[in-house]
Amino acid sequence: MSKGLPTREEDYSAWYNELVKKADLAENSAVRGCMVIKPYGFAIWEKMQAQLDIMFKETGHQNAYFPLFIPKSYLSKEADHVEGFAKECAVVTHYRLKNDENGKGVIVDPEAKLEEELIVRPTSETVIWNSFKNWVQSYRDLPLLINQWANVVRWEMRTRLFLRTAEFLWQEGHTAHATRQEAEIEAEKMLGVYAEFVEQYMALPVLKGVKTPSERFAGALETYCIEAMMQDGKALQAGTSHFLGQNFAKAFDVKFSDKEGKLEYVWGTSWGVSTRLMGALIMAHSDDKGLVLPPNLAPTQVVIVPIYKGDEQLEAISKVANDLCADLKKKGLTWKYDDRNTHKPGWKFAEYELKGYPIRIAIGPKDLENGTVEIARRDTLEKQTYTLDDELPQKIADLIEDMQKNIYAKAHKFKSEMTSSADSYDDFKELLDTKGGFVYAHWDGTAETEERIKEETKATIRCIPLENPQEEGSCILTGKPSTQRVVFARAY
RNA sequence: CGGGGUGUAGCGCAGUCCGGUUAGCGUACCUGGUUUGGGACCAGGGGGUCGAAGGUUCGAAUCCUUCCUCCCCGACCA
Repeated sequence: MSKGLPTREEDYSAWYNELVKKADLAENSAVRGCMVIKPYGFAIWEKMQAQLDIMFKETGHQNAYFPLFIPKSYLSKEADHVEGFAKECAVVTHYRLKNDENGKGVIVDPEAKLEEELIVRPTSETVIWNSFKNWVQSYRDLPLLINQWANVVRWEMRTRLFLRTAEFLWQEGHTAHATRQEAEIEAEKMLGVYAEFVEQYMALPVLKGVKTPSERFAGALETYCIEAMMQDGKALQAGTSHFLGQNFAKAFDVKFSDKEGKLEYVWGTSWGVSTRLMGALIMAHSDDKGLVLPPNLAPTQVVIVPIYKGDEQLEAISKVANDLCADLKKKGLTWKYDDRNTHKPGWKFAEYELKGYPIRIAIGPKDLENGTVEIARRDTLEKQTYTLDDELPQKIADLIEDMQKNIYAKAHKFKSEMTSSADSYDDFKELLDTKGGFVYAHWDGTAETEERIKEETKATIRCIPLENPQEEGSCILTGKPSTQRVVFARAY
């Protein structure tokens, strides 16, 4: 493993890029903007998926799968929707290649032009609502609660591993309801599921809110979001949930007979989180030595490294280690025993730090003599000697639990520290330039002001927070009256 | 998509300006031996379409043209 992870202080951006690669999470592919998610990175994503999937099913949703391709005409059925996505769509125009006449490679066969071009889905509302039309007849078919795990493509101009890639993996929930209220409850409920997941599993506190009209999902009446704070003081949108009103129902003619036999349009929601969460996880907790993973999402929670001279010692240590591993397994912990002969343990220590294994246990001859082990925890990098006895597995399980809490607490403290409020435009700009973070400030509610602040400061309104009391004030830019503070930040 | 930079072994680099043995170094990897409490040592070994395609030339990593990747800035980003 080569050295030389840049520090966050030196170059936060380079630190992130290098960390993603050096920790074996992902790498660039030959295709612009597309990433290869490597096994270690994918293992983390799979843990996220597994937990989210449980939570979706607990809230009554079922998984299904819809096609990658969307007929071009579908996209334009909802006017705002097509406008929002048109500029970043990959389009399939042909269905066949043929040999080049010069005998060098293949070319697109001009005779194999598609009658109707296909869009590679940037999101699946249209193709899904086209099915919903046939799935919904009466109020008895509602609510329709569907989720799909899929990949989508958005032709982004500037990409970064996990944070913004041309193709990414995600889940998209799509639901249809009999009443407006029920759909609104669903959208908020799923935002709550996201917040719970991100906080409890990713150990990352979030800010819940609604987007301003200009930041709203194309085709939605309301967009709810969770925003997280990264270590460089920039915000990252971690998940969104949309109340779609009857927009897609009308665009795709999805009606149901209510109890009185009256024909009504259904009400919709959609919600999603993506592999961008990986980016959030990495940026929020990691340090200059590498990844710091919350134990709940670490592919392997405990690594045991023997330190030994000769086969006899190794054998004795392995016996102790195997017993310990069996006990760890009983506690529901995942472990790895790394007895590779590597001449010096130092680089192994560094490697596991780089990859964010929560707990590292070293067992050497001294430990055998004393009946101890040395335990290092990744979050604080503290090392401590523990007695090797029946209590140890429980102590390790406790440590794991403590680490999950500690990583959250640290992130929570940071988020608090990075949250300020400003009452004048000068203070506002000063705060953004000196510390960044979330800045609560009054806004007059107009898109013009929002845009001007964005142009002048590069800060956007991340959300209108859900948990924020009404407060009389005046807009930091225009001085016009405002009834509530909104949250500004520079963002990814 | 515009401006700037970049690409040589898994990784990090030299060589390119000024064309000329068989493309080199560090590290990683493989074999044998000695070896392990924060990045071992000795000896031997394998690994390259020099980002890609054209062109100039007796001869191209090196010169010319086009294209591509990645990085930075900008525009864009439900």
